[in-house]
Amino acid sequence: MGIEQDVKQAKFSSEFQKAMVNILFTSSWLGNRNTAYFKRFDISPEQFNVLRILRGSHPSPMRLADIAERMIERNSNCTRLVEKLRQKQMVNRELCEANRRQVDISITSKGLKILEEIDQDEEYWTAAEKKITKVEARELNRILDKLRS
Amino acid sequence: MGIEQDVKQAKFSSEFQKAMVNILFTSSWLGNRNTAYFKRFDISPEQFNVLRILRGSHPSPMRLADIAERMIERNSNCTRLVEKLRQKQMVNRELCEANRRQVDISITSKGLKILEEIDQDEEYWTAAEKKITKVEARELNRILDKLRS
DNA sequence: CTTAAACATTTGTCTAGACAACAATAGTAA
DNA sequence: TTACTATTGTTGTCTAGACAAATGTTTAAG
Repeated sequence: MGIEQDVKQAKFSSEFQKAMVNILFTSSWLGNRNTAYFKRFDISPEQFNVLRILRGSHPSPMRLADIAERMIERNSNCTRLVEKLRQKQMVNRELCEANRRQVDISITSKGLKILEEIDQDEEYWTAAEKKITKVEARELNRILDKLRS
Repeated sequence: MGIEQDVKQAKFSSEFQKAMVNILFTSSWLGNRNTAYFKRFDISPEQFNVLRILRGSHPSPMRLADIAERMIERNSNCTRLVEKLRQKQMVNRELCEANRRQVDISITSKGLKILEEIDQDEEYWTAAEKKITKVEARELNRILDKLRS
């Protein structure tokens, strides 16, 4: 039955409205799963995302603003998110000598270790492909990109 | 370019991973738009959703638990969300005589009036169909439903 | 040099999702 | 009746998104 059953709404006014609710609901569903999964590593989904962003630049550090523009939740508070990671010693945070407005953030070995552990979790990474095909994933990406265009 | 450009990530490890990020990012993008739009009516997107749920049952009232299971964000705090709407006089809230554990929630004429106003906003309701076709919307629904199955 | 504008980040405040603990009520069975 | 269990909703606490204001720094203009 799909989304109608999930939000217990028999009928949507249009296929478009249904799609909007479906995106929001699926995202929430996915977020809940991610939150539950990452809990064992003591991080939130967006903290995981920040760690991955930092690994992409490693060993070079990144500025807060550069991290922010790569984040999924754009309006999230990067300062406080990074501070949480610093308290858990997953990132380093040092004032930039060259430009004292900036703060250089880099991932620590502890942060890298957590990412490696998650990388190796076959079950986590293959969950989606047990549900949809590669062709469907590609089609999904195409339509979502088009919707935001 | 699509999602790669939006999160400034040149390459994803798989089409599936890209799709997961794409769903989360698109949902956040959509949520931001909705938040901005509903601000003029002094409600949040999930408050709008609760009003629509209540209109679906109107003039019968609904229990909190029944509202909660129809919400997009399942783990949201229904008590507090409804209380916000009550303070704005968009819903009524009365203790149920027959079962004193229950609270009967119903939408007020003020709440209905806001929904009517939004109903008539052609621009809001047709935004999606300017971007994707009906066939694409249907395909999107099909794939998202399959992913959650 | 002084001043203004732009930049990079921090902080405060509100809203709300996540989740557990709690309280009150109703139903059921001995 | 009493005790047990399930139901229904409320409250507290933590995390984090939304957004505006404030702080300190650098750059550019005059």
